[in-house]
Amino acid sequence: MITIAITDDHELVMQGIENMLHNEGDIRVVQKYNSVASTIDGLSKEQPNILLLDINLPDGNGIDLCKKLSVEYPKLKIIALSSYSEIAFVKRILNNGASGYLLKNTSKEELIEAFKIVLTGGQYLQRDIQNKLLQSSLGQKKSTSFIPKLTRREKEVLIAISEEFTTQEIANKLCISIKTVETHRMNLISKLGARNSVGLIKIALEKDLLKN
Amino acid sequence: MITIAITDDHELVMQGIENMLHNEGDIRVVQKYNSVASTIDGLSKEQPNILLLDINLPDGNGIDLCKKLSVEYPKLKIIALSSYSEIAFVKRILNNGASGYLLKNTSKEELIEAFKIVLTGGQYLQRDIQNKLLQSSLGQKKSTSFIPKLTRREKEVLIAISEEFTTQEIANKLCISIKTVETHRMNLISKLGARNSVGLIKIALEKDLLKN
DNA sequence: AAAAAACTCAGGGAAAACCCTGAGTTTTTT
DNA sequence: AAAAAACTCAGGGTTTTCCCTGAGTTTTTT
Repeated sequence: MITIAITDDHELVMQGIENMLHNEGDIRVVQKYNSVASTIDGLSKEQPNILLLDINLPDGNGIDLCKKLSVEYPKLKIIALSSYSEIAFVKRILNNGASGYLLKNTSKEELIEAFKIVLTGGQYLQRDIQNKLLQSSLGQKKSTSFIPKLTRREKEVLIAISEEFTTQEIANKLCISIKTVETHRMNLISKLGARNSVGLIKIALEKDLLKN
Repeated sequence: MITIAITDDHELVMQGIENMLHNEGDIRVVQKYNSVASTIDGLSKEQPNILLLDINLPDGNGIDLCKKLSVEYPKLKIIALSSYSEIAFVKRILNNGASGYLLKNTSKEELIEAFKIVLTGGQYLQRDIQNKLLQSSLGQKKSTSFIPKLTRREKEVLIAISEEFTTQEIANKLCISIKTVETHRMNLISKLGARNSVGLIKIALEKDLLKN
C-alpha cells in the first residue's frame, strides 16, 4: 500500500489526481492540503510515503517547504508538481529535497511510474524536463545536488551583489558596462533558479558560492 | 608600544592620522593599506595591535573585511573609520567585529583615548554616536552583538522578502497596502543597517531572524 | 489616562532591477 | 582551425525598489 499526500491550492488539480488514482488498489490518497501551513501541520501528525507538492502556494513557496520537509522527514519522498517547466525552478527544487518533478498535465501512467521510481530511491523527471536539464548542465554530475558551474565573471558579479553593491557600482569596480553586469546578473538568476537578487544570495550562501 | 595599521584609500586621511600620531612615543603606525586586498595580504604577514579601518573601500566593503579579519585575528582590535554617522552602519560594523567607531573628524586626543579603551577590551564610540545608538535601541543589551528587535509585522515582511516575493505579492499575502509593505521594508533596512534587500537577507540569515 | 510604539497609508520622484532580443569579440576547448 | 563557451554591450521597455515627508489609527506600555 502506497500512501499519498497532496498539497495544492487548486481544487481542480487535487480532484484530478484523486480521480486518477481512485481505482488503483494499492495507492491511496490519505491527506490533502492547500497551503504551506496546513501541510506542515498535517505531516507532523502522520507521514505518507509520497507527497505531491505544488510549488506555488498562497502562503509561502513550495521550494522552502520542500527543503524543510525533506530535512524533517528524510524518508518522505517529495514529487514537485508545477505548471511550468522552467529549468531554473526544476533545478532548485530538486536541489532542495524533491525526488521528482512533474508537470500538471501528467498522465495516470506517468504518475504511477513516478511513484514506483521515487519509492525505490530513484529520481523521476518528465522526459522533456530531463532533456532540458541534461542540456543545461552538461558534463556535470547530475546527482542530487546541482552545483551550478559559474564562470569567473559571474562569480565576481555574484560576490559584488552579495556585498550590496548596485549594478552601477559593480560596473565601475569591474570596469565593464552596466549592461554587461545586468547580463551577468540575469544569467546568474537563470542558472541558480532565483527570482531576484535576494534569491541569488540565498542560494549562494546555501551553496557556499561566495568564496573567491 | 602600540602598533597601528591604517586602511584607507584617501591619502589625506592617512596622512592626517599619521601626523597626529607622529610624536607619540609609544604609538607607531607600522602598516598602511589602501584596499581590501592589500590589507588582507599585509595582515597575513604581521598583525598590529590596532587596525583603523575605513568602511568605504574601492575593492570591497569594510564591513565584510572587518568580519573576516576579526575572525581570523581575534586579538586584533579594529576601529572603524567613517565619514558618516548613519546609525545603521555603526550597528552593523560593531556587530561584525569592530571595537570602536570614529568619524574622520576625530581629534588626536580622542584617537589615543580610543586606542587605550579598545586595547583594554572596551568599546569606543564617539559621543554623539553613542547617544544615537542608545536612543535607537533602548532596553536592549548593548553588548557586542546587536540583535535588533523586529516587530511582528516587520518579521513577516522580512520573511516574505526572503522568499523572493515582490512588494506587490507581499501586500496581497498580508492584506495590506503596497505602501505599508514599503514602509516596513525601509524600516528593516534602517534597523538592520543594510543597503538593500540583499543585505537585509544576508543579515537575517546571519542572525537567524527568519524563524517564524 | 497619557505616552510610546506599532501599524497603517498616501503622494511623488529617482534609481535600480528586471527582462528580452540581438550581436560582435575574445578565450577556451575540442 | 573550427566549434563552443565566455565576455562584452546596446536598445528599449516594464516593474520594483528605494527614499522622503507627513499623518491618522490602533495597540501596548507606563
